[in-house]
Amino acid sequence: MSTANPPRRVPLTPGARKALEAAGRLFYERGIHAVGVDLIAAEAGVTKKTLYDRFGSKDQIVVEYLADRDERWRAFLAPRLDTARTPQDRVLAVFEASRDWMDTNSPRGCSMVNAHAEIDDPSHPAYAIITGQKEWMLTLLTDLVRPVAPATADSLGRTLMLLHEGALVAHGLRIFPGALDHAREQAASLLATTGGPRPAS
Amino acid sequence: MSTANPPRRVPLTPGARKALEAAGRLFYERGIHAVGVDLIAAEAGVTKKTLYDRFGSKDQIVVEYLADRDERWRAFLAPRLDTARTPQDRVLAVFEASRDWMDTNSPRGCSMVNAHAEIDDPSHPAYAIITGQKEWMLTLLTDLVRPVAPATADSLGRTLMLLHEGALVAHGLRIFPGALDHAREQAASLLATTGGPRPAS
DNA sequence: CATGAGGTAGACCGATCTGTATACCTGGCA
DNA sequence: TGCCAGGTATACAGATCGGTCTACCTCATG
Repeated sequence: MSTANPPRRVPLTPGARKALEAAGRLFYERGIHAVGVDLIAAEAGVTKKTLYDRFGSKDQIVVEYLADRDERWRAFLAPRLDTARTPQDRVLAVFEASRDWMDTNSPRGCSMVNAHAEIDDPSHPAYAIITGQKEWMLTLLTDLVRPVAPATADSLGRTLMLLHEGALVAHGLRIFPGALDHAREQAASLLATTGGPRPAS
Repeated sequence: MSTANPPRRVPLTPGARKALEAAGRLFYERGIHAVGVDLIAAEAGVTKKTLYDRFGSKDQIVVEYLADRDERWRAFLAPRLDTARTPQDRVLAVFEASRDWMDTNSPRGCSMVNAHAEIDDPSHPAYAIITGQKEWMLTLLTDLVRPVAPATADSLGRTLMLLHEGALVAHGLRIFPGALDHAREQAASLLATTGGPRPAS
């Protein structure tokens, strides 16, 4: 598992950085296929030639877009995991980080899930990024609960994954407000009743 | 809530039916923006004129596509709910129906979630169908658990909704196998520990 | 027999799509 | 001084986009 060589990355010159910022915003808000390279260039204040000199193709811009979001999400999450002191707190920190991330970056749900809806071909270079992030999240949650529930870590990790993914979708589609907070509470409840004794206070 | 007048529907002549079948398959497999009307016509064995005589626009084809999937899903679910004898069994029947539905119709996840990724405009006529189905599902799950947990039905319904949506995403992205079954087990566990006594046998 | 609904066949429209080309400018560096 | 990376500006190519049009066919029904 988790083989798939990482997609090629591209050096980010100033022009490329501007283009990637604009492309990321447009792709997320309107969808990948709905956004043309001319629009990206215009919004970035960059010429189309610069786009193709830096990225080579629109597909490569999509790859950089998703890889960039993935990297920024992991960087957003990491310090919160470092700060949390107990395994339970680390799990809850994931849900809290997602809530804050969604509030500031992602009103329309998970960019990976949304991109997956538009990319059917598993050989597309962006596919590995999408599945890679989900695989990473499942592994993370499973590893986080292993200390408190070694016997049921796999099952509990998967349940937390479902709650988390469901909350992202519920947030994006505005199914009900406070989806991430609700998922966090359910996660806390699961952690309290599973495995070891509940925290002292 | 749940106001939004239902989008206009179109009479399904034989040609329209063939077109809708092809459009549904293509939209689901490749995404809405990635499929052109010429391709739909060719795959359906129908001329483009027939497409526009029946539907008037591509947007209207999208509306019929989503409305049709919604109707078929509800028709798929209804007899299973009628057969189940206890409230708990009815909730579990939803997860089992989703599992069977996904196995035969939806390897790429929920068509509503996927469509939402491509439609940003809430004034799009398809938007009401997407949000309407999610709202209906949340209401359904909440109403199903009300008899067993009247005091916490809203919260429990939302938790079941998160598990269900998460399982649909996990299935579509192949995060781990058996996602719907895992969600079903967690739902069963929630129903057993919440509210009234567990079933006699 | 006339009519109209539903259909085929295929040309056509303007707009937009991804991608390429030519010509020129700027600043850092060997 | 010369060079080259990175950029602007703009025109262009070929394909495809959603959508319209004319001409003709078939068949059921009044």
